[in-house]
Amino acid sequence: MTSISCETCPLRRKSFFRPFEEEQIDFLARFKSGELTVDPGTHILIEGSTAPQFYTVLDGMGLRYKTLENGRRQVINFLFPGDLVGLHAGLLGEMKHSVEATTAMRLCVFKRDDLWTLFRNQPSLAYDVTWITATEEHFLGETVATLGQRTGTQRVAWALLKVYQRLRALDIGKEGEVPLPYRQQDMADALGLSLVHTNKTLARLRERQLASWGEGRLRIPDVDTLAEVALADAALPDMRPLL
Amino acid sequence: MTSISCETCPLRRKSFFRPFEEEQIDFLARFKSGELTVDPGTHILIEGSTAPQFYTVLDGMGLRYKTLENGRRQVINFLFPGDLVGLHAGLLGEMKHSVEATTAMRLCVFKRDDLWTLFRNQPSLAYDVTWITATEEHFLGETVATLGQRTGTQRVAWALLKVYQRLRALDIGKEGEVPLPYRQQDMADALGLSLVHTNKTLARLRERQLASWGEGRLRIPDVDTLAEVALADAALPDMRPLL
DNA sequence: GGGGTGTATGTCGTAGTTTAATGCAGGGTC
DNA sequence: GACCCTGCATTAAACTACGACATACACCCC
Repeated sequence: MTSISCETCPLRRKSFFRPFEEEQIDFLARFKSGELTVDPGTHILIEGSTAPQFYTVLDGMGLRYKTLENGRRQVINFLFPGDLVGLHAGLLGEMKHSVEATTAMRLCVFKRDDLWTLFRNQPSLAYDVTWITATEEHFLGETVATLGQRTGTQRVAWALLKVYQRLRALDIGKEGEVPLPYRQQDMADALGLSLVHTNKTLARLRERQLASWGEGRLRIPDVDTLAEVALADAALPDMRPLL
Repeated sequence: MTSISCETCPLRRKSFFRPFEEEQIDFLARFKSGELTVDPGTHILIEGSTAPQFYTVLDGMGLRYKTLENGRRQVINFLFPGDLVGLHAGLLGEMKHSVEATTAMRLCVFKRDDLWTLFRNQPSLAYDVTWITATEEHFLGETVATLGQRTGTQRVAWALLKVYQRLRALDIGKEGEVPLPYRQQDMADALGLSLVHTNKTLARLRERQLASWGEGRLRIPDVDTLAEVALADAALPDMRPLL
């Protein structure tokens, strides 16, 4: 298993989309109450539940998803070391989505009740938490815009790019290559595309040497070119049989 | 102009999706610094700007949107009395989306710097703000799921339903009918559909007597039936010419 | 009058879904 | 070893929901 660690950083150290100030890094570490290790495939939280604790991801990757009434699944976002998990249960009364680990995952556990205590004693904590949720809200806004306004090819390129940048900002992987331990079905559910179409789109991106994702590794030879595709690629015609 | 007021409630009084505790209602009213009235069509905030204040909507309606690099527009959500506007500018450094009034609008103005002061002196404020952003994040999650996994008909039905419920919870309009001062283009941009397709879908919903939206008024004869459509309507065939 | 804006409907092409079949690896059991 | 699972990537063929385009109509304002 490739090393996907963020040992020195109970929350994320820094991130392209969610840049933390140095002073904010360890704000939650002060009241860590334990650790949890889970196997790949474990469902850490289920929508509707009211867990008495929340977590930060220390190590490993996962995803947040929702199941709709019609049985379909929407992946809200991917989870990386440093992400905050399960705050909704405390804030809204119950979880509004589920969380699943796609690799072995190590989590830092916090008691839900501690949050309110610390909000009172340590106002800067509240500042930070507000900041985090506002940042996540911003990311969700970008996702809404992508699902609403971009074509399939753009969506796939956009997702790969965002994930790559996010991981690189966390110093995970190396220049041009990062681990990406998800199934194509996960990506499809995240982008609102069918598995088949996602697969074909990935194949086309691979052909064009823009991005190649397989065996849990994502390679992006030229980030800038992929960015162009993500933002404004004219939808290419599907590959047709030669005869 | 229909009365769309929330006079006694600087923040929202209550909301189906964002239910406030009584004690949390006036938390921002304590440091209100002025009022602002704008005409319909006014752009209150522009993405990229760094406004020195933020607002709550006292009266009127509007929308939050993003403009993409390809020129397309995504409406993030609709704004109603009680909504919080412009917090991002303070939290993330700059606005990540624009805000436009679609009716005459009265806003309550707050100084951005006051927020941090009050976070320090009044921790319960921080609790409330965190709660608000978490709630908005939850709503965005639902939007992502809708854009990603539902058909055009379901999306339109879903949006009309949500807007209706939200407005009724604010005691705006009356049983079965609420004001909805938006253009079809706004709805289309919110749902990631073309104007034409949105229009035709609305026509079909009207035909089926599920919802009729025109002249700035939305009428829903039977909420439950519309909800069924929103969640699981088998996509109906488009109307075909008889011959 | 003409121009701008918003709603309404029709035709047609295509970007997408659905369904299905195939291949291919790992893992258990005899 | 041969066997049969189960999970995931891949490719093909058929169908369709949706967008693009064109057009018409109503209204308002200069």
